[in-house]
Amino acid sequence: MKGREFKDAMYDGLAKMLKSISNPARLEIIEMLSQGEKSVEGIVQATNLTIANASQHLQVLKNNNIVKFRKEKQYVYYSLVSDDFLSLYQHVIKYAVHEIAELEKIMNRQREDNKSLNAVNLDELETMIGDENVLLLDVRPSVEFEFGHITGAVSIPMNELMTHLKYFSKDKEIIAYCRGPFCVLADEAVKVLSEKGYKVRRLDEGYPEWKIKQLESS
Amino acid sequence: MKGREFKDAMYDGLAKMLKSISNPARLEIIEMLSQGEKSVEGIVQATNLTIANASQHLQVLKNNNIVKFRKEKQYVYYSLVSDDFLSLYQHVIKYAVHEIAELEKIMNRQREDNKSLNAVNLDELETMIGDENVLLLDVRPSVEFEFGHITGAVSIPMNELMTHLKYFSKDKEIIAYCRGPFCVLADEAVKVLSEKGYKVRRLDEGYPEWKIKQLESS
DNA sequence: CAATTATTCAATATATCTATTGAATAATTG
DNA sequence: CAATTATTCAATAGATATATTGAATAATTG
Repeated sequence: MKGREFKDAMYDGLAKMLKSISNPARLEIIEMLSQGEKSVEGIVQATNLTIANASQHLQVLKNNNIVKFRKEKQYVYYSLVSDDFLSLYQHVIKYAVHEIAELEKIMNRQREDNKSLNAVNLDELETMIGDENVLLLDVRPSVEFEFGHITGAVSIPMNELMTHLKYFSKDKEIIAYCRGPFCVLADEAVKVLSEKGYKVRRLDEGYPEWKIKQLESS
Repeated sequence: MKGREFKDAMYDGLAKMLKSISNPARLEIIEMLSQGEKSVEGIVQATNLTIANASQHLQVLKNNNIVKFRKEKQYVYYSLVSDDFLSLYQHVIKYAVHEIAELEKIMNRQREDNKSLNAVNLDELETMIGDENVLLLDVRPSVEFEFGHITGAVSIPMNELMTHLKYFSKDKEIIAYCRGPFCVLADEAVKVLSEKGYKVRRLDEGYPEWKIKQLESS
């Protein structure tokens, strides 16, 4: 194989892989799957996609080795193929959120709307873990919590939050988190809890970022 | 901004950025620019692109904040916009080369063709630096060497290699490197030098990867 | 200032991507 | 086994991306 052939083959393959993740719908699917496996229906419920369209996007991801699947009964469950991919995906997100002015602006506007600027980052969180005066709150659906969560976190899904206020003390500082920077559940939690007079901030990132950080530092 | 609007805006922006790098020609341009700035003509010479086409691809990269440019005389010099992007790009490469079976195969076939398997990686290199019996050889064009190179390396561009054999001793171990995993210059150097009876291996990665590693560990 | 050189711009045909629709398949339930 | 449910497949129209061509700018040189 001559130099040019080799280069063409490599760049074509690379471009093909990148193309498979360069689509808003597929990025949202990837974000969902970074929480654990989901059925096609599960994905459809959380997005604006039709079933056929979601399935089609999943085929693209499957053919590019981004996701894998298993069948159980009549359901097909999809999940990300590896932690290495997850780590790459999060590098992309981090770059985008910090280096692309347009996205940074959208992100900050969202946070301002939700009065949730002043977020805690993962390094700060580490110094707070174990502190009796800090309550780490996971507001994702409980399946996602069961699939994996930050050590020491308490699970109260967003839709149950208002009926579980009794668990909280106004003296403790509450740190809410969900799926990552794009996830709006934690923002909502900050909004409603701070309106009720609780001391609450959100975590900058989410469970997947925490998990990757654990893997990298081990 | 409602949750869905926010998500759509973020994923659209993210997809737009990723699309701008999901093209073989643009990836090759990025790879070139990771060596330092280049004029449009410089890029054309090293690729199969026409001038108009290269310029068009550069506009796409410029509009997505991947590259920046400066004008000098009648020339326009392009370069990557930040080390953060370079680091992301290299994460993509590393993922692709190690996790995408198809690309791994192409890569290994290329290396076998050039009898340069047994490559040295950056960690191994570190233990060898300063060793008098090791010669670190940079075979990139000299402009690129001047723009930046691995500490302790000696510059002999590939096209001058045969006329400079007198500098080498057959007792020393030679480690050749160039631009990175996709760069074929080091493979060629290994091929010709080993045919002449020198002890020579190539570095797994290239100058940009070394530079990023330096930045990250500081 | 005419000629040359480097780069960009504009128009276009072809190829590729995407969402939608409706049908096909395959497993489960009554 | 008929009905239901979850998923995939196939066809298609409209949108977007790409390489090519030739012309337009803009700076430099003689």
